[in-house]
Amino acid sequence: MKDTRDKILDTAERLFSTKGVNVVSLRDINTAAGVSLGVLHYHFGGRDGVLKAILERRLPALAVERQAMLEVLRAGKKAPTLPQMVEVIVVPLARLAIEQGKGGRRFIKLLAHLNLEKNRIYQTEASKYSAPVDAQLSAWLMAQYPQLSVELTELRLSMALHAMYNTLAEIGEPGRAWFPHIEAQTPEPWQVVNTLIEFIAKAIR
Amino acid sequence: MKDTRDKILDTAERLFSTKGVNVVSLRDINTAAGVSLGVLHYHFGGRDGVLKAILERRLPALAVERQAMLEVLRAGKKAPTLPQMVEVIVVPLARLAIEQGKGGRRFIKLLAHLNLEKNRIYQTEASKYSAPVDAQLSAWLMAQYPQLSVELTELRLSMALHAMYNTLAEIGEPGRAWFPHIEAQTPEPWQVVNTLIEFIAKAIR
DNA sequence: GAATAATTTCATCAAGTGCTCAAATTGTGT
DNA sequence: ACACAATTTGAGCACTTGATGAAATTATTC
Repeated sequence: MKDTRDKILDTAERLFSTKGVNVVSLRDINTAAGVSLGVLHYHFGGRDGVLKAILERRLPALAVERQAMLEVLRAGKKAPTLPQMVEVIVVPLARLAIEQGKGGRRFIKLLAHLNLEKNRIYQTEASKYSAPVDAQLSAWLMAQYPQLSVELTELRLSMALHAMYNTLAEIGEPGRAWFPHIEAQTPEPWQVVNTLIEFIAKAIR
Repeated sequence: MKDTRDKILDTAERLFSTKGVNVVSLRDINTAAGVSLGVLHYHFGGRDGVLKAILERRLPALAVERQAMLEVLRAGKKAPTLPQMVEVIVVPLARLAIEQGKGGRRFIKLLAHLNLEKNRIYQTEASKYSAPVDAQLSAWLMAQYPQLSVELTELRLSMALHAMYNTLAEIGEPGRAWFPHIEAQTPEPWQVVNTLIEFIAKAIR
């Protein structure tokens, strides 16, 4: 049977992702996880501790995977293309969204929330785990497209990131019906990811 | 002096936009607005009423402006271009962000929150005010680009919208430093908007 | 200016909140 | 089997929450 800690983290991740971190009461988490009031405090000390644990459960593996993809690109004979660089950002997250089931998607939606509200705990955790890869990617980007101004490139990257979080979070779920007169099917997950990569690459260039 | 109702709405808009709607207590709003406890309930009945009033204060004008832009495009001799259609979505919001000062930007950030958490009240309000324009735009888009599949187009639109909200909300504010080694200036507001329009147009086509 | 309506104040309520802690339970090593 | 540590429980605390309503204040109308 699953560890109590993980049971709490799973439940918290699920509840946090729907409405945001600070809307969920610790009692909600406890009762939904089927444990009693004190355990959460015993293990994590409080809401901040839970959030930190959630992040530290997934961010490291994400960073490792991105770094590995980057190494592969470096080792290749040809210079990497822009879509390939974008893949370094998108694919590991997409794998989370597609292969880890709903839990992965919830985590990504949680990331979207944390980004939007500029959550302090997330910012420190993110800079700890994703800063190295980010630095290499941006350095490459600047070298490759020297004609682009720094401000505009940063701007486009930030647009792209927001689009990515929100898209991956809703992968496989019925979206807003833009064309109500036509019955749209939910697209294949990896097709979504490819569209997203193209989207971002086009936007940057 | 400003109306009490507006004072409450301004304050609520500001507080809601930073951390999300349900994190802010009604007491926070009342004390920050400098009025006493009961007024909020007297005028709006509760949190939901405040949110609804906030939306109904800004959404109608937005819809009118979009509809007007659409009429101009219709009246033109040439068929509208894709960037022009995108402008119909982006420019009215951008005007809000740039010309209405911080209040406008806060409103947009609030929209981003409401979209992310699939807020019920927002969804009904949005469908009331923006559904007509949306329908015309999507019809035009489908007619213009019949080779695109419905699913992918919907997908790209939703990506674009998320990017738009998050970008416009942070207009004029120092963003995340992607290239820490270079001192980036905050770009000119309307340049941001133009980049955004290009970004979306490129992404759709 | 008197009468009426609209608005504002604030004490008060029940319910929910994060958090603590002693006691009960379970696990672990000897 | 025992001792000891780790974990779990649930009652309880101080505090905040949304909401109510009667009284006080201010606007409006005749």
